[in-house]
Amino acid sequence: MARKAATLADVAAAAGVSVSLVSKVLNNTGRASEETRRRIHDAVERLDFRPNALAKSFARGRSELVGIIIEDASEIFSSMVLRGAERRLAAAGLATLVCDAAESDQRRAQFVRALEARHVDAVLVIGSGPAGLYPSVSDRLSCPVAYAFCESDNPADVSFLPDDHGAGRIAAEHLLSLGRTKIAHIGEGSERGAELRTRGFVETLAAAGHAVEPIVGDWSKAWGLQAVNRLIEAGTEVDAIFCANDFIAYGAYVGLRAHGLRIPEDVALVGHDHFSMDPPQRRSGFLTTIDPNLPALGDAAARHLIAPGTAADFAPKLVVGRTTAGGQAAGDLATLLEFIDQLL
Amino acid sequence: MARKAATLADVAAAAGVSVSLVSKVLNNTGRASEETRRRIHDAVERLDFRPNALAKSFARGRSELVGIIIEDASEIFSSMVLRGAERRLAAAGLATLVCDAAESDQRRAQFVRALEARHVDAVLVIGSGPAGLYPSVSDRLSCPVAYAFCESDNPADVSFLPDDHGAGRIAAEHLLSLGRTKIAHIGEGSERGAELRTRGFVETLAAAGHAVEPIVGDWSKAWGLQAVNRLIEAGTEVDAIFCANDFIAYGAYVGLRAHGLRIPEDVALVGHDHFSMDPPQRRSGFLTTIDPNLPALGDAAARHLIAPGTAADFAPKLVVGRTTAGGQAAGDLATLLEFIDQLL
DNA sequence: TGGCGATGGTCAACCGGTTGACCATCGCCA
DNA sequence: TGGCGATGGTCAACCGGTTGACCATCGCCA
Repeated sequence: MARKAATLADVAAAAGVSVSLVSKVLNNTGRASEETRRRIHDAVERLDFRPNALAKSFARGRSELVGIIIEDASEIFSSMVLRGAERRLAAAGLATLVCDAAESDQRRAQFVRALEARHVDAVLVIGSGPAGLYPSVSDRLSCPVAYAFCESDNPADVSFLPDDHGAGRIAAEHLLSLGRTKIAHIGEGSERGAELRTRGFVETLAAAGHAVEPIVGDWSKAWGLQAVNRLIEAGTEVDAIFCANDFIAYGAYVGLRAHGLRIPEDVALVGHDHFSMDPPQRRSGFLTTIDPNLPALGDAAARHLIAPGTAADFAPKLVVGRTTAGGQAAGDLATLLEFIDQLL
Repeated sequence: MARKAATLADVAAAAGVSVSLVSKVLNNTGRASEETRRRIHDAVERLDFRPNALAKSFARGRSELVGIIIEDASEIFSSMVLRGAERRLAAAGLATLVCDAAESDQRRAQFVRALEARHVDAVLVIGSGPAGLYPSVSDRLSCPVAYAFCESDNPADVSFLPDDHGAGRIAAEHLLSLGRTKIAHIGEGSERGAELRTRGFVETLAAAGHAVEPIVGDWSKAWGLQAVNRLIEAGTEVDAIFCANDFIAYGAYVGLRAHGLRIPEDVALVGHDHFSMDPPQRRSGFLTTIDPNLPALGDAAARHLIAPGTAADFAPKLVVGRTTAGGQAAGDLATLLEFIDQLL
């Protein structure tokens, strides 16, 4: 059954030609008559020949392998970037050697050596977001390297970061398009991504003549709730809130409801991340949010490695849900059920 | 700077010996005098020789590569299994070729062909849990294959599934050890894993003389809340509850608190999964839960591929939190803050 | 003094492709 | 009739290691 796999030599013998001709025909280099091509393809078919990728890589001096160093593959954002990159690379016939560095310097260094030894064609580093700079590994590798979802500490490297500033702008534009004027922002105070979202939001509103006084805390629902309480207790009038992430937005939702405010009638609410732990069937359309488009980011980074200079779009996308879509009141039964589950 | 990498031939020339001797010395096969070994190692050092893994694999006919087919790498449970497997394989010097099949038959088939072409030494399939059988890919591969976090539909294959029955047993034993006697179970009604947890729980309690009438719903917090309401409205007396997962347990917590019950004084609460979306620093010790030990499962599957027959333990682990640990009342400030954030 | 095992090494084939140099044949045109 | 380009193919080196067969030398023992 599992006989030894056919080699180029077997095919050549069966087709009555030289090994080199078979190689050339199968790779579409060199010349051959139609008749000969047919015989070769027949033999390939008959012997179920599949080229030995190991030998092929070796002969070519190219592994057709791309290394991916990811700092935390179980982290949802990184894994989205990874997924986008993998898909693009697979489409280009490149397999990926993935290493979860788990934020261990030792594992990372070890893996870099392994990648260099295997002569990978390129390396993609997927970091843990825009907080801090990623220690460049480019000079320890002799192939092209790109950084996605992080910024290399070597300015000569090419880094792909989500457009957090643009995300803030998009949120602002959406709320403005709804005619809201008393707009608040609940931000996060420690991460660069949050800071950029805040700036994009504030600057866009400022350009439209609206002043916003951001308040910042952490990423938690508790902070969202607390922030809303603080706003209301301070007597701030609000008809729209943009939160730095969805968790904060959920907390804000609770706070607003607790004060008897209707959403979106009284206050429109926008989050960021477009991510929920709940199963997909429950995800649909509750919260208006900004999707950072991370698979597209991974795709863009992969494309840069495959074909540098290719234009790639990975702008954040607005996802409109019932917390801003006026038509669907957030009081219907479906929304209520989702509400309960999101909030618990 | 980036001169051509040194080859075995360069080292041999520098050390004044034959290429084959260098190969043998570096691989610790064959004999050589101490003096010669030293000269060779000196040359390796001086030339910064690192063997070309591509050529090495080719010469040996072994790729030192393991393929991993994962159905959804962004899914938290699968990714835990992946992480455990990767770590073990890396420790054995094997790199991993990971493909996120994304539940597409086409992608999976394509990847299987790629793995076969690259002559991987082994393949690990990581499924999406015990629901349903995984369509075996073993007969399309000429290397050992193992299935983790899923069961192959071919009984001849080796599959590694979490011990859900054991998880239920451990939960029961824990509650019994606390002296609880009026024990309830809030289960899930559609997945095999949940069914096994329920059976393990019920059977263990039955053996101890306690009857339990499980009630089943879905995986949501809303169901946990609803289930508690149903129990209390039915007048069922309860001093302990085991929930099929942590989400249900959080919902149950809310329900119990809403009825004025203290946890763990009045009711001890146990979940399952040991997972929280919240940042790690917030995870600690709130909810008592069963950890399915998925990295160990991945580790065990990887070990089976590397060295079949090795004993491996991946039993679920009890993680005691403040919802059953009597000493620490669940009313202190830290718990309260966590409570708010977990529940929102 | 001859034989033998241990020591320390070399030689050459092999893994399975790829690629550039080269060659024979043929038809066509000058 | 000679020269030339196009056509269709072969030959041999190469990629960079691994591995078994073989060989020379040396010390020791009978």
